[in-house]
Amino acid sequence: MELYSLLKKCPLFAGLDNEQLKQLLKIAQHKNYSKGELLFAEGQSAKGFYLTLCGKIKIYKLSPEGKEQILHIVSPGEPFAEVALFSGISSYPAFAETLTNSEVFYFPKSEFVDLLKNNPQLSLNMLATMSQFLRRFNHMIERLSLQDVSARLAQFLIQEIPLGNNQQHPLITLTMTKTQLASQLGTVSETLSRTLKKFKQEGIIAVNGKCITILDQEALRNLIGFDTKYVDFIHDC
Amino acid sequence: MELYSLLKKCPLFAGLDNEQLKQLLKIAQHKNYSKGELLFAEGQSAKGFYLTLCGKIKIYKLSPEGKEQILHIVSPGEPFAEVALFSGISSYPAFAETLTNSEVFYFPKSEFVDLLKNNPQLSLNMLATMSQFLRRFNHMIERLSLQDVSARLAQFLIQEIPLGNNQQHPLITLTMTKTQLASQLGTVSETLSRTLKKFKQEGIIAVNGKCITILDQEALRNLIGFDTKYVDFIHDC
DNA sequence: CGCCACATTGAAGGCAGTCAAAGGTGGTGG
DNA sequence: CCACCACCTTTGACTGCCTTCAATGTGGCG
Repeated sequence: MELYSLLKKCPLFAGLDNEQLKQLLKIAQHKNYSKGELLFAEGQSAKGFYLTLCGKIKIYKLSPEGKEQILHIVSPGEPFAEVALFSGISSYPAFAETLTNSEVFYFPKSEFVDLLKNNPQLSLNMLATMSQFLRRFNHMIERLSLQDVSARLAQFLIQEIPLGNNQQHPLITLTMTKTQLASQLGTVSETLSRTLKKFKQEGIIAVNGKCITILDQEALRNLIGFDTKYVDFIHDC
Repeated sequence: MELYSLLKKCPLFAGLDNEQLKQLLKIAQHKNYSKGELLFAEGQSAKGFYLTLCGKIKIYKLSPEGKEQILHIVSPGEPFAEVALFSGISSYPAFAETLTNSEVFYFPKSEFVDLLKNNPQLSLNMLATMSQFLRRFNHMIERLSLQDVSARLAQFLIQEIPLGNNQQHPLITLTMTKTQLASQLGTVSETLSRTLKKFKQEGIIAVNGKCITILDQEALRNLIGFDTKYVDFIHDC
């Protein structure tokens, strides 16, 4: 059954034996969503968490005026809403909406916590996963509070350079629309468009639709400014 | 020995029996710091995490230009830098500096992880603690990206109303300088000063040094705007 | 008393958001 | 294959919030 191999590939369940995976499958609910569906809303009572099997799911917040801040775009193999599990009677802290047709596993809270109690390895994995999130949020706070849009975009671009790519002019292909990228960077599409244009004029990048070629990595790193950033990048990818 | 009772009171170690606490004490290193000392810097290699015993410790980030964003001010009983434990070879994601003379426990990474492996309850506590952090960060991102300074200040004030206080005009006493509060809110002291003044003129609050009286809760909540916020507040306090 | 850190106030300037409109792109159905 | 439509992207003009800089006010403490 191919669901086993799906679970095994997911970092959250790495190192678990088949018996444990079987137990997980027993409590997992397989769900299908079509593009544009809302999985849950912010504030809604949370009784479990999700694991993405296929598709892309947008996790975001809304301001009172309707502005959208994307926290994360979830890809297959990644869990989301884990935070719901461990803080008493809890509610979802953001919205979740499918960007494409998607399949997910839904793990009800109480059953999953029972598994955790008898399964130290699973707990450790869970902790590792949540650490990743904390680091991601940490970066996001850094970006939003300490850097202007140019720096945020520069950081994003550096982050997106494919690993092991030692070419002089790495190529990045966006997996989302520029409007969505703008929202992730805490800005709006107009400003992103202007910033990209500025980078182009300064010879830092070349843009062709969703393809961006980095012409001057040095300049990008200077825009970011943080020395300590480099260290973190290694662990976040 | 009074260290036992200290550990027991800490949410992170709630529900552990004396034997387990004894093991924790065995690996804990007791450290003293005087006011203004740097415990660790961002990017520095992380080999363990901390638990505050007494004093106040500021966790913050620095922008290239030297602007400070306070992530959190840690109080006794609270752990910090736990994120360092679970992401492979890791580095501290922020700076930590004492605001007062402080005592802490330092738990070396490898020894602590060994304890976790044989101790499901401790793992669950750890997960709960990290969930709290995720929620806190979540709010911070919301504040920084979606709200203006007035809304951020309003949210802070509402949050700081002492629990169980049903008085019509609750009194808040700041535990930090206004400059530090400004930094937590992602702004500067001048702007905070102006915003406080505006609130005063609108009859929303009264300010006397570090004492702030809330005169119009309704107005503050309207400034925040988020309906869903209310739900979260309950769980975060 | 005088120092120092913090707080307040004013003036000026910039970054980025909003509004509006035009240009581009992809997908659907005729 | 083309036409149409919806959505995304780009550009310009304008506005405003917030930061910066500079100066003055205030309080605690040796």
